[in-house]
Amino acid sequence: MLTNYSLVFQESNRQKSIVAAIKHAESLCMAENQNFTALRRLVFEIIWENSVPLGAYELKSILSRKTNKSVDPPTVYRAIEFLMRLGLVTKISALNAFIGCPFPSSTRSNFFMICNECKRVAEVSSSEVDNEIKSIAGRLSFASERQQIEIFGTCVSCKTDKLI
Amino acid sequence: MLTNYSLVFQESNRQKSIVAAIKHAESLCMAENQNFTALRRLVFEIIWENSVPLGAYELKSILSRKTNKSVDPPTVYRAIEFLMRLGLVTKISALNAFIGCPFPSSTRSNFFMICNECKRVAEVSSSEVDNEIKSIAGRLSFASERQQIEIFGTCVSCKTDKLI
DNA sequence: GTTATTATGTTATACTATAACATTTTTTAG
DNA sequence: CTAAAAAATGTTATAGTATAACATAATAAC
Repeated sequence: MLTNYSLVFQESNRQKSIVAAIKHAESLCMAENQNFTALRRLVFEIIWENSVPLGAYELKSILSRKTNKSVDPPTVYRAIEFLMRLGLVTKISALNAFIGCPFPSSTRSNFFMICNECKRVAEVSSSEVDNEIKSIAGRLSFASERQQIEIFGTCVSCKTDKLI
Repeated sequence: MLTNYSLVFQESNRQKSIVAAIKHAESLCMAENQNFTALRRLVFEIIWENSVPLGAYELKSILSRKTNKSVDPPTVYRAIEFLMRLGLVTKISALNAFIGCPFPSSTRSNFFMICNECKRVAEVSSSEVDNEIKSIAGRLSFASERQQIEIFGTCVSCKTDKLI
């Protein structure tokens, strides 16, 4: 069963979810006794405003523009690290880029479908994939802790564009 | 069904497969009309001799030591690129490191279980995971081309070690 | 209010990867 | 066989990604 998926390919879905995402981040930080500072909030917003994964240095320059002052790399990386630790943001390793987690509270491990053309990402959560991986890990007596699944290809709207 | 897996966690399995891997690489290059040069062969061997994924610069220094001359980064990256193009070597994105593909001729997409302790990697091939991902892609009308699945955790021997 | 903790600023540097052009080696065609 | 073309490697420089180490500022705890 495709339990849950976020159609980040479609701009309207994303816009709607930003407000909810911020609210969620706020309450999560509250609950975990973590400080959702102005800087962290801003980085979070920038990541969520973008429908494509952002590299740390892209983030840096957006941040710099928004705050009208120069920003150094550690500033960005620390904020990213904080957000990742809370499960609010994920790194797409193959792209060295970061994206918001649409299902931050999910216990299932999500994965990403990344369009090579438009670079947008759909995050998907599948209990089948999850269970199968768990089962394989079990057979190998491997204690899995974290998983990263990245599928690259072409999304439906880019496929259509090519036909025109 | 766990169709196929390579217990890279166990050194003996790996040693045995090196000879076969080189033979396979040779015949693949022959078939594809590609030049399996001394440099490429050496890089291939270095990657296969190691049971853990190697970074490009580790590879560079091993290569340098083995050939008794200095090696520049592009030399290493070109060899890696060649081997990846033929499907003989894969990059573990999350580690910026490279490892030999145990099932280079498989049409199934493989994935990796990476031990955080000893850094060794098991490559696994599962038709279930593969089919489930294909099915999800189908439902999203996403044309998947390439996938990278990386599971991080603790392998059985490292788990045992911890108990002692 | 002082101390301790957490967060941010700042400088420097390490690590990863590729561009661009030169040279050498190998292959191909005549 | 050899000249031309193609493929591979050498070389220099630089771009892109990430973190260490220490200083300062803001916030929380006592």
